[in-house]
Amino acid sequence: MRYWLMKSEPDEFSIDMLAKKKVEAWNGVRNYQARNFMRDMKVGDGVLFYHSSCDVPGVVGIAEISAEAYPDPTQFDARSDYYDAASKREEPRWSMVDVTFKRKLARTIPLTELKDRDELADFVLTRRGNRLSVLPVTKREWDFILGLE
DNA sequence: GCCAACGTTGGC
DNA sequence: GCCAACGTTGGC
Repeated sequence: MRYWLMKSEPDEFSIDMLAKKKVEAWNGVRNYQARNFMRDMKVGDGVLFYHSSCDVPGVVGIAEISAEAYPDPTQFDARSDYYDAASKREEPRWSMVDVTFKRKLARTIPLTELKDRDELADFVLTRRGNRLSVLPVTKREWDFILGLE
């Protein structure tokens, strides 16, 4: 079992929306590195749900992978913001996974707090200049972050 | 709203 | 294959 962190802007899709919907198809990822991480995901993998571009960016909940990578249909939809004219149906360029709600954290664990911790010095999220929306988390980091709750 | 840090695009 | 220009992400 592996662990991941997935970012979402709460104005677009928040942890409360996931709590209500239970399952969300994680479409719209258009970054190769993030896509490749999604292709590595297995059913049951843990996900830290992260709110970005908001008042208090940080980890807000836990989810798990409930469907492994399959083609993201929005890449073929000319009316979608995520349309990619260069992607072929025989060889889809973009993938998505299904994410299922587990629980909301008792409090938001803010990015500022994660940055302060020596234990997270190598954490991909807090490395300089990182903009990945999907990224790996080690078990050590997972346990440590949830220990801050 | 600003801007640093990236990734992508396209001319050459 | 290089690299300048451009677009995007996301914290502040």
